[in-house]
Amino acid sequence: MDLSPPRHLKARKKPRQTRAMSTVDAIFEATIQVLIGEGTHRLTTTRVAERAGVSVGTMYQYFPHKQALLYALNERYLDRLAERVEKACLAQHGKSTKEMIEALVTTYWEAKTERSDVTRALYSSAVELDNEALIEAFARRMDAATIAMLQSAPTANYSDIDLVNVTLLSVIFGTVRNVFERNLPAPEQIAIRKQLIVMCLAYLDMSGG
Amino acid sequence: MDLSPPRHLKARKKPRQTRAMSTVDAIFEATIQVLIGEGTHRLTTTRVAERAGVSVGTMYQYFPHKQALLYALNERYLDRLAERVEKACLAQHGKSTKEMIEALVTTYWEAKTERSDVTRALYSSAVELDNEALIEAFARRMDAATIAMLQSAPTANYSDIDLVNVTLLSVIFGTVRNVFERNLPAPEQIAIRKQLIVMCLAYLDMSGG
Amino acid sequence: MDLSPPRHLKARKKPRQTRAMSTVDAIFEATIQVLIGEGTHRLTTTRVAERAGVSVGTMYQYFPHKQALLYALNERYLDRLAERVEKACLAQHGKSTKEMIEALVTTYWEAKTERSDVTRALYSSAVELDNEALIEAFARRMDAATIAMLQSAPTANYSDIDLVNVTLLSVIFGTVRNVFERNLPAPEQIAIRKQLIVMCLAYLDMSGG
Amino acid sequence: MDLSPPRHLKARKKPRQTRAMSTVDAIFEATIQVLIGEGTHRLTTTRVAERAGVSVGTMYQYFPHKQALLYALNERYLDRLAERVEKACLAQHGKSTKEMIEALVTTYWEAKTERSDVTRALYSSAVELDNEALIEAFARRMDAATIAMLQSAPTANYSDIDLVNVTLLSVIFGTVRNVFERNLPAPEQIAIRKQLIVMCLAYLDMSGG
DNA sequence: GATGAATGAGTCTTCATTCAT
DNA sequence: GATGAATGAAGACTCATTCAT
Repeated sequence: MDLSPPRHLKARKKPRQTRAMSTVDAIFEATIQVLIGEGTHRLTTTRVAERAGVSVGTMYQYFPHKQALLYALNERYLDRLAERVEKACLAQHGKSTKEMIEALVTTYWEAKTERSDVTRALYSSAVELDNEALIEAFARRMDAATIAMLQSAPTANYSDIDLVNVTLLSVIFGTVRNVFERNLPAPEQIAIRKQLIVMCLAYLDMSGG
Repeated sequence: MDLSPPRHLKARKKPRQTRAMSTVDAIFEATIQVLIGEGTHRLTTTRVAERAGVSVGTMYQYFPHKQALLYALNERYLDRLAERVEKACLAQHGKSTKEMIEALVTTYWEAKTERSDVTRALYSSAVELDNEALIEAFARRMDAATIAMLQSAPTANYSDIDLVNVTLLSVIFGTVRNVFERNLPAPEQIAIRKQLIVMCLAYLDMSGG
Repeated sequence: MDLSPPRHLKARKKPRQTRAMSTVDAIFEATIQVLIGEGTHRLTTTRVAERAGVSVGTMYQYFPHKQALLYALNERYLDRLAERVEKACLAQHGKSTKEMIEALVTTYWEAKTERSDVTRALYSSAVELDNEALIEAFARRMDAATIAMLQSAPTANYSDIDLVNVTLLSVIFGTVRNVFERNLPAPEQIAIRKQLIVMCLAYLDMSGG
Repeated sequence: MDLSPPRHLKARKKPRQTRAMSTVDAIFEATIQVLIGEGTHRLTTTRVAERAGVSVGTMYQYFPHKQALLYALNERYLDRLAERVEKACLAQHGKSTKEMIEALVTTYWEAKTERSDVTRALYSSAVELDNEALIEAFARRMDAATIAMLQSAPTANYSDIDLVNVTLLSVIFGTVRNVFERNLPAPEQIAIRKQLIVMCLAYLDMSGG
């Protein structure tokens, strides 16, 4: 499987100088703002540029086309998300499985929920984007981080850690998205989150965790 | 909460005659085909009409605008899906919780997977569509069907069936979507499905199921 | 000058039976209503038919196309207007010029003003309509009626009645339209109307009236 | 009364550079040409752009929509007309009422008549355009210009100059339009124009002029 | 005769992308 | 390097008119 990003989606240049960095950041930020404020179907290059305070021409210096911008935006987002979860996982090394699951679910859930408008904006920006490679790369980082964490538990004794882990992550990530999309009231969301932890623990308990 | 569809998304006329029925069906089918074959961003009213073998004008006689078409398409899809799951649930009334979960997970999973291109097409068509009402209605039907089923198990003794049930459905539906989106190889998908059943059963076992 | 209506604008059939008459009337009425309620740019054959309570097909039985409908509508309107003015003129035969002018101005003014929405609708419907023949025919009827009236005054002694008359009518008709279009407040309109009468009388006084 | 133009009818940008100026002028000219050559119902944005030698996109950079273009066109036209009449009025300050009226009627008449196709085109373009504000602004400029002129006559002694003036203008402007629309032969038009002057003078004579 | 579904050319408008300044 | 005016293909939607039932 080829995990490098599709060639045509690569950004034109990796900005090194501070000025370029902040320009790119401004563009990213503007993209999100437009997405939130106007929706995908009104996300135009002109509008983004305007909001970012640069000219379209400049924008095209950094991103050869709209798709590349969205791709990079998602890349950045997943990168930060992965980093955040990795840190949380690392912090749980050696602790009990219970603590691990609580930390994992909570971290991911909060990351997705605390700025729900942003999350929603990014979901919608990803449609029709050939971002399989990104998803896959993200999944691998997550797999590595959570497997390492789970194995480090004192009582860990998994017979098929890969399967258990991929199940666990699919369940957690999937549930969060589902709850998110149903737009349930906050208290109910919290209740479900607790139940999700319970369920995962019950599962790990019988799987060698 | 108002569950009726947003006024502006209503279809223009409910076709009564056979001819009209088949025309509408042809339009739905064409929409899906275009979605699959060309993607959301190439889903144009002209293309759909052409593929359906009717004129744009005719299409606009049945659907006041593109959004209404997509809305109706999603409505039809969720309707069929709900019906299918409801039937499966009914068939398990009185059986063991294990059989119930196996049937529920399998039915939903297969419904989503057997025509994965169609499922994908519909997911993408729903973006930027004000379909909260549809999702909500679907959720209610599912809730009712699965709660009734779970309660009918000989050993059923749930203290908070609503919470248990909403958790269960969020987990199942969410996981299916997540696995679906990661596009994992078939054998791995099957393995995860089995694990999912195991996990749900473990959860219900400790929740009164 | 050819005063018969442009061939292509002729109505398809002259309805003789009562049923047909009322249908045509309903269509005329509907046209005006749509014009008033939605404006020229939303005046569609379908909408008119719907409002008239007939099918488009039926409408096309009476009017071979939209233009013919609008032509006929204007014809009817001008006909009635002409008739009304003619009657008023006839009623003044033999009276003083002052009474004549008062009657003429008042009659025309009121005919145009009492249903200003209808008047406005008809003005707008006439744009881009080849209705020169109608205008001309109307003008001739008016000319005949007012000349006959003016000549019948006891003191009448015009050296060029044709010129005086065409001037008079142009001034009266034009002024009404101008005031109408400026949409001046009612009291001001009334004041101007009085002044107009004064002005016309001053003119006739020095022209042999 | 709010006389600023309806917000949605404002032009998108006020062109500053020479290039932009000429582009806008070309668009205006093209609009008139299309109007004259094809009529209102064939006045399409594409046709105008084509005739102006620019792309539709460019046109939309200057005018946010078709209505705005027509609005601006009428604005420009009325502006020039007002300016022309104002100049003529100023030139008559201090002269006799007779000279004033002759100048006023002649100037207005000629402005409307010398390019009758353009005048006609603009009349038809204004239908269904929310141009009340324009009309009103034009009326005010005219009022100011003619009142000032009339008052400056040596013999001026009006008891109600406002009423006299509004009557005068309504009569003159209305008559011109009426004669214009009846499309009378040139000699007759000239004769009526003379009569109009006579009539206005007779009126002013008895009103304090 | 009446109906109204079907047609499809024709409208307005948007927006990714380029390139002269 | 930056800018933003210009491009024009493409999209959503309308509506006069026809004709099978």
